[in-house]
Amino acid sequence: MTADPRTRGDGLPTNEELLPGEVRRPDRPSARPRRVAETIAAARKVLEDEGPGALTMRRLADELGIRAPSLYKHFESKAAVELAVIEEALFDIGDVTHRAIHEPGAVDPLLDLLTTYRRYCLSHPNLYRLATIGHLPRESLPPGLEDWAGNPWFVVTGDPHSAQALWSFAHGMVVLELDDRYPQGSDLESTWRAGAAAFERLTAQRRGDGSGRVA
Amino acid sequence: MTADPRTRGDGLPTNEELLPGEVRRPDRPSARPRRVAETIAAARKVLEDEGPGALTMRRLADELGIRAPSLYKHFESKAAVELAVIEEALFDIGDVTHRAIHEPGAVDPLLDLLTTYRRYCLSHPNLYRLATIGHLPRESLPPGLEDWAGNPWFVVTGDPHSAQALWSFAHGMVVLELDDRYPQGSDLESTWRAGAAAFERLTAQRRGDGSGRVA
DNA sequence: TGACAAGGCTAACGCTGTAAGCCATACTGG
DNA sequence: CCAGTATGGCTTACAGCGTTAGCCTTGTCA
Repeated sequence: MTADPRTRGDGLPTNEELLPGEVRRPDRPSARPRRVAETIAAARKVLEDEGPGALTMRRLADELGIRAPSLYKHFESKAAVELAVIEEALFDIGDVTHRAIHEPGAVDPLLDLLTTYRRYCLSHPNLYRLATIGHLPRESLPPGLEDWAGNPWFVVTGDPHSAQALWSFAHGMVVLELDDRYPQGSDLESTWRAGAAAFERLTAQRRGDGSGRVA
Repeated sequence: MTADPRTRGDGLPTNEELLPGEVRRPDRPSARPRRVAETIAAARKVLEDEGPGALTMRRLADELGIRAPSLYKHFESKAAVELAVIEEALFDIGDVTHRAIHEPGAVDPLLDLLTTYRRYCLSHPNLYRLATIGHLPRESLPPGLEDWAGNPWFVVTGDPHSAQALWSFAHGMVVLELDDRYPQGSDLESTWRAGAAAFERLTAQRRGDGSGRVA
């Protein structure tokens, strides 16, 4: 890692390339003790591959070749392990969505963001649920992480309330789709488009231009 | 309960009063064995008052003055108890939302629906989460219950995709608010209004009238 | 009266997260 | 070089979870 913001080496925008309203990414946690890193990686793998029911301390210990109580030499609790995984998930989601709003030559950033979000969440269902459902001890997260991860929604809408509303729509869609809550045979692509259209018109109107009236 | 649809006695619309696109409510499950009914009532009470962590088979049995294994004389599993509670919750949510779209002299049915939904869900957080988060064995629910419960969203939007999108927005808002996922100090009333405005314009536009352009 | 179903009970199993305490290794200051 | 201490394993154990097996009492009905 160098200090020159133009050479982050991670494909993320440099300072000069930030979009209006875009915020810079906080640093990923620096090198952790080996066992801690191994545990987090194992937890993520077990969770993604086999679901939350498989994520137990004994199973985790098995993956590392040790016994469950030994994990408590490195983590205070199972919740602490999960929190570390959540942190990774939030960084990943933030990376994916920030990249989405930087698509070169994009004609519809809002729809691109929704599409990208949906694709990522559906392909990481267990990780997504862990990271976004239930109480989150935000004071234990790296400062600025949540704000940064949510920032793309602000960038594409231009105001905080539309941003929260759009994100809520996307989150609702994703969790309901993951849980198979829509009636059988639902045309969810059309539903996503309907939501996108609603918010396109909202932000277009807010900007005062006429694009809110095109089909 | 009589056969005359005009005297349901539950404050719900009669056949003649159904709004365009509105669907009639399926019947609530008829009289259950005493212990079954008691168990469901106790489960709901414990869940609502003390959260999902308190909802255990032993605790439930305590409430009824029996031992946990005896519950299995009446229910196949804990999941079956929960399913019965979910069913009640879906009926309740359906009742509340159907009533909302029947408000006499309503000028903004869509906003009324959102407001009512939000109020109900926030005042029954644990019940709502149980009923709407995670996998649901829909084949075990009374036929038509899910459709009927979701019907108001269709009534206020006029098409199925807008309905699903609007409901997804509302669900996303509610679960994120319940889990305290919005940044501290967020003005969520404004966020709800932003979402409502987005979908108002969408449905107004779909109807082809000009109301999509007013502030 | 005998059969049977309903609905309690106890004991127990395997699972969970986690606390307590022991011990070997490795590093470090005197 | 040795003593002290931190690190990170280990075993044992506990309480609580959903659940099963099997027993026993009560009520109903042929």
